[in-house]
Amino acid sequence: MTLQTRHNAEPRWQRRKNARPAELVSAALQIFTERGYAGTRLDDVAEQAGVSKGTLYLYYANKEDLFKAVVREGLVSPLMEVRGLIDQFEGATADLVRMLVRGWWERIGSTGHAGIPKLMIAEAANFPDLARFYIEEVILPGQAAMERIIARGVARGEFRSVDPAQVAHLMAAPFLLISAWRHGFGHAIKGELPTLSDGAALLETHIEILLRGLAPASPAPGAANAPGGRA
Amino acid sequence: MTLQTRHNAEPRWQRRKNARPAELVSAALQIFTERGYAGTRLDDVAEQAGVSKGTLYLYYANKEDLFKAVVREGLVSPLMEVRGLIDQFEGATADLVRMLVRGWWERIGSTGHAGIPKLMIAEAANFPDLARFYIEEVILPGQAAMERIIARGVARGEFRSVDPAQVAHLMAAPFLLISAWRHGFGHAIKGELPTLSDGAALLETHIEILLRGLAPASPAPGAANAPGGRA
Amino acid sequence: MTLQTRHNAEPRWQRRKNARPAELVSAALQIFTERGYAGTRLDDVAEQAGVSKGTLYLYYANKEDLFKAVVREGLVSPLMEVRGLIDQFEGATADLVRMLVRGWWERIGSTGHAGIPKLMIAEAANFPDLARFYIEEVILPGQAAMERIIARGVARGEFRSVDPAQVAHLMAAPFLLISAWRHGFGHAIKGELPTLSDGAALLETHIEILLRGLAPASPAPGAANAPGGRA
Amino acid sequence: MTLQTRHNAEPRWQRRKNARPAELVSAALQIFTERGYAGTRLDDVAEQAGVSKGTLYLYYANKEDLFKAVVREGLVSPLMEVRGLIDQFEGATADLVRMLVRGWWERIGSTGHAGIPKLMIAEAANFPDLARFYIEEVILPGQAAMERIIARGVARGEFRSVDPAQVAHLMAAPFLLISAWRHGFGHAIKGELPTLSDGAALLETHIEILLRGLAPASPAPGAANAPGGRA
DNA sequence: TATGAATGAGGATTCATTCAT
DNA sequence: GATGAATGAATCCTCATTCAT
Repeated sequence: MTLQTRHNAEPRWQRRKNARPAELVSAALQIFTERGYAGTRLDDVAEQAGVSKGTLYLYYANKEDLFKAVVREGLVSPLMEVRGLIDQFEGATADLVRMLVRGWWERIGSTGHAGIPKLMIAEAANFPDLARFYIEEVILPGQAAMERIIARGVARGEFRSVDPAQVAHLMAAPFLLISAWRHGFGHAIKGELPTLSDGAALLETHIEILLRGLAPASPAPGAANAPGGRA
Repeated sequence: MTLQTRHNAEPRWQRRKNARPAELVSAALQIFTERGYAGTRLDDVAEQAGVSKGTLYLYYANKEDLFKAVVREGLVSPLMEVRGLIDQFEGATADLVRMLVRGWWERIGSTGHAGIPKLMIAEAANFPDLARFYIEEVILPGQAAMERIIARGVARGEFRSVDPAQVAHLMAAPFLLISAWRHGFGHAIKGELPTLSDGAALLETHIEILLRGLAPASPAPGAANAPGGRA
Repeated sequence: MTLQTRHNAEPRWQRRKNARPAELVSAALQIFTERGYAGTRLDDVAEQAGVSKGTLYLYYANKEDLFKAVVREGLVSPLMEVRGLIDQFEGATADLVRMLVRGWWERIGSTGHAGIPKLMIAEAANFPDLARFYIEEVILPGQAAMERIIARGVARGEFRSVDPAQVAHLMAAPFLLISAWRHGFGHAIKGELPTLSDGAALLETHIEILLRGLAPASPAPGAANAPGGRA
Repeated sequence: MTLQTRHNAEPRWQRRKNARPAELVSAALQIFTERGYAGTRLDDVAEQAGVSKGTLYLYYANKEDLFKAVVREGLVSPLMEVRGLIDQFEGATADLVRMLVRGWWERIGSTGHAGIPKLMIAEAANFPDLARFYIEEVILPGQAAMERIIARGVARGEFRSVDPAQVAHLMAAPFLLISAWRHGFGHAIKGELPTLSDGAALLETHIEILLRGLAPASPAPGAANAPGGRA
C-alpha cells in the first residue's frame, strides 16, 4: 500500500520518549553533516546507529523529522545553556564577549554540531519551514543575545556608539567561516590554510580586533575616506 | 545522490566551446544556487535554458560535469575584475581595504555569483576535487591578496602587528555570512533581519570596526583579560 | 531526493496526449481487476504493457492517476455511447429495456471492463475521492438513464406505477452480480454455477421477470401478505 | 500485498480455541470490511481489539489466517439462523420468499456481516481457497435453498415455469448490491442515492416485482420482442 | 546538432512478522 | 500468555542518462 491508500487512518505518529533517540540523532548528525540532506541515505544513518532502517521510523516519522531533531538537539539546547550564562554576568562587557565566543567554540564550534549551520545554509531554500524554524529557534535568539551584549557595552560606555544588530552579525560571522571550513573544505583539503583550522586562535584574534574596533577612543586609520565622511 | 556512478566507460567526452554553453551555465548557476546540487533536476536546468534535456548532454558529460563548469566559469571573470582593482593601488592601506570590500560587494556579493560560495560550502565534502579547485582558484588567491594588503599595512606602520593570515580570514568572514543569507535563509524568510539583508551597510560597519581594531595605538578594552588571563 | 524535498518546484505533471496511453490503460485494467488496487504493482503493469516502470510515470503522475484513467476510459466513455442510443429511441419501453441490458452485456459485462465495478466496490472506502468520481461519472448517470426509461414506461402506461429510482437499482443489480462472478469467484472456481457464468442468458431471464413484474395488470401471488398491504 | 510469502517453515501452528479469538475476529471483521484485505494493518486490528500486535500472532499464524478466520466465523452463525427459518415453512411460496428476504435483511444485510460479501468479491481472485470455501459454505447452500423454494413454487403451480437456478441468482442479486453500497460507496458518500441506502424498502419492491414476474398468467409487455425476435 | 521518449537503478517509506522479556 | 521494539523485504516514485530519429 502506498501513501495514497492511507486516507482515513489517524495520524499514528507520536515520538516515543524513553530510549534510543540519543544515538539515532548523533548518528544522523554525523551523516547529515558529512553528506548533506539529500545525500544522506537513511540506510546509512541506521547503519551508523547500529539499528535497522525500520527502527528509525519507530522514532521519527520521516527523514525531515529526523533532520529537525538533529537541529533541535544540536543547537537549540546548547544555545539555551549559553544564554543562562550570559544573564547573570556582572563584569566588563569585553569579558562577556570573550566568554561568549569561547563558549561557542567549546560547545559547538569544536564539536560535530558546527556542521549544522553548514547544512542549514545549503538546505534553507529547499525547506522553507525548516529555515523558519532554524531562524526562530537559533538565529534570532542568538542574535538577540549578542545584541543585548553589545547594547550593554554601549550603555555602560565601554563601547562606542554602534548599531548592536550590525555588530552582532559581524561578531558571528567567523563562527560561520569556521564551521564551513571544518565541515566543508577543511575535510576535503587537509593541511591547507592552517590558520583557518585553528579555530580557537582565530577566534581570539577576532575578539581582540573586534573589541579594539569597538573601543570608544581612537578613530579608524584613514577615516577621512569613509563613504560620505561619517565616522 | 549517488555521486555519479553511471558512466564508467571511455572518456569519449570533451567540452565543446563554440555556442550554447554560456546560456546553459547561466541557467544552471541559477538553479544550482537556488536548490543545491542534489536538489537540482536537469529537467529544470534545461527548461530554464530553453533547451531539451538531451542538449545538456551534448555539452556536458553529466550532472557533475555541468556543476563543475558552473563553479569554474561562474568565478573566473568576477574574480579577475576584483583582482584588477588591487594591483596598481597606491594610497593608504585602509583605502585599499575599503576598495576591496566594496568591489567584492559590487561585483560578487550583490550579484548571483554570491550563490557559489554557498554552494561550495554545501558540496565541498561531496566533491573534493571541486573543493580543491575552488580553494586553489578562489580562496587561496583571495587570501593571498588580502594577506598582502594586511602585510602592507603592517609594514607601513598603518596597522599594528598582527598575523596577516588570520586577519585576512576575519576580513572575509562577513562575505560568507552575507552570501549565505542572500542565497539561503533570506530567500526563505523575507523581511526578517533587515540588517543582514543590507549587505552594503553591513560591510561598511565591518570595515570601520576592522580598521579601528587594526589601528596601532590604543589597547583593547578590558585587555587585562586577554587569553592567558582567567578564562 | 524524496517528495519532501520537492517544495518549491512547479507541479510538472500534465498528461501527454499523443501516443502510448491506450496500451498502458488496457494493461492496467487487466492487472488491476486481477489483483485489486493495492495488490497491483506498477512493475507488473509496466511489464504487461511491455514498457519500463518509468514510462508509466511519463503518462500518469502516480498509481491513483492511472487507476482513474482506467475507470474513465473503461466505463465513462461506453456509458456515453449507450446514452446516445437511448435518447432517440422511439419504440416500446420494454424494447428499450432489452436494448439497454443487452448493450451493457455486449460493451461491458462480457468484456474486461466489468472488472471495474468489482474494483470500485473493494476500494471505495479507501479512496473517497475516487468513489465520488465513480459515483458522479458512472453510477449517477447510469441511474439517471435507467430511471428515465422506467419513468417513460410508467408515463406511457406500459408499466404499473412504481418508484423509478428503486426499479432502476433493481434493474442494475444483476450487472453487479455478473461482474462479481466473472471477475471474482468465477475466476477462482471454474465450472461451478454455470447458470451464473452464462451472463447473457441470465440477463434475458432477468429482463423477462422484470418486465412481467412491471406489467400493469395482475397482482403479485399471495399479495395479501405484502407489508402494510399496499400492492 | 505479497500474498504471504514469509513463513515457509514447519507448520508448527494450530489455532487455539480457548479465550481471546472472539474479540480478535470481531475487531478484524470491522477493519477488514472497512479497508479491505491489503488496506488492513494488523496494528489497527490489534488496537481495535485492545491487544498488542504480538498477541494476534498467538492466535493466528499470519494475516491471511486471520482473514480466513474472519470470513469463516463471520458467516457460520448468521447463515445458520437464516436457514433455520426456511426448513419448517408451510404456506404460500410467496410468503416463504418474503420471509427469506426479510430474514436476510434483519440478520445479515443490516448488520456488519454484510461487509463480508463485499470483501469476498474483492479478494476471491487473490484467495482461491477462501473463495472455494465461501462458495461451498455460503453461496451454494444459499443457492440451493433458494432454488428449492423456487422449484416448490413452480411445482405447486404458484409460479410459472422458470429455471430455478437462474431465478435464485436474480433473487440474490440485490443482496449484493445493498451490501456493496452499505460497505463501499455509501460509507464514502453520505446522502447520495437514498433509495439505495434504504435496503429494507428496496428489498420489498424487489420481492413484489419478482413475485409478479413469476406469476403464472400474463405475458411480459412487449413479449413479441423476446430473444429470438429482432434484437 | 537537437530532441524527448524511454529506461532502470536508487532511495524513502510501510508493515507483516519475530522474539527477548 | 502478552508485549511491543526491532527487523527488512517489498513497492512507489524520481531523475540522471541514453539513443533513435
